[in-house]
Amino acid sequence: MAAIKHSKQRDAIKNFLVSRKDHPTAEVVYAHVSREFPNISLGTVYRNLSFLVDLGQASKVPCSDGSVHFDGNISPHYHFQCRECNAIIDLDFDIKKTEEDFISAASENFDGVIDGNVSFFYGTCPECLKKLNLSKNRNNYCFLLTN
Amino acid sequence: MAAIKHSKQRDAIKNFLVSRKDHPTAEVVYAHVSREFPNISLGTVYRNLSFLVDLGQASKVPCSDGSVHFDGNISPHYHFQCRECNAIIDLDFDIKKTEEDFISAASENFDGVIDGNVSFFYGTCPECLKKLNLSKNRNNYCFLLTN
DNA sequence: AATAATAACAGTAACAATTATCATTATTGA
DNA sequence: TCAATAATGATAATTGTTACTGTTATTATT
Repeated sequence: MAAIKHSKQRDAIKNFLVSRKDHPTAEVVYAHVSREFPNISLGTVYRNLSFLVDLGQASKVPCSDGSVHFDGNISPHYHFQCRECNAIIDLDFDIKKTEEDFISAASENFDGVIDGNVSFFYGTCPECLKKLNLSKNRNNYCFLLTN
Repeated sequence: MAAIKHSKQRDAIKNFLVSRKDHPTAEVVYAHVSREFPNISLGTVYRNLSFLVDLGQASKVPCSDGSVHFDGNISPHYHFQCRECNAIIDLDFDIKKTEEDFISAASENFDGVIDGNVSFFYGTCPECLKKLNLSKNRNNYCFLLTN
């Protein structure tokens, strides 16, 4: 049971999360929702973010730098993180076939069953390429790798 | 500069890490090295693990459950984590071509440059399959996904 | 081998991110 | 309207990790 009661704070947190594409951290959610609810507690933010994740309405995105972000977009997709500005960006490609291939390759010499994967891509985002006066081509790719 | 001096504690930590294939956490390393060095400090363990990572002699494996493991095997490979027992296991397949394909697929609709990826595979390890009296076949795969 | 310089140590305090506690408030079904 | 209780705000506690400090161990040089 454990009936779920409605709360304005939870709504605000969820709405904020869904409205953003930049995968805010709990702290960022707190900062923004605090505008509407000046007395909201950081604990309430954490509690509701976990709650939304449990309900399957959001997902937790732990990054390899140790920071934890949240994503209101629950359709299956992969993430990219920029090495320059640390922005997290959704990647938009046909995940299904690619993932199947990837998992079947990984399964080759493994006696267990693989039923999913979590992948993070790294590199330089379009914004930072501009700032660095680079474009998306092979030479710059090498430049980035060696500098 | 900053000459590196030898230390028995560091040796013990490194040896332990290399001897294990199960990717221990700092806490586990501490527990084991404490047998040989009862006075060793947890800080020393953290300090040396980071040091080994900086030297390129070990790698840090941050898992999506928030735990951080360490790996003494520095050859490029992907990791698998069992959903049942949480064990982390090295996957042994030809990474190069697979990764290239994966990254090129991911780059499709993305204007930035992707130069690497970190992937984690999930599922059920061979040990747990045994315990559950399952084998590696399609039916069990579906069973695992839906239960 | 003795010595001086200093890297690394053990022990402990500090820290940041997160979770738990608890008295109060808000929501909901009767 | 009211009782039951989910959710809150405020704060304390916990966890994993890093920083600090005085002491010890290693190493290069005499």
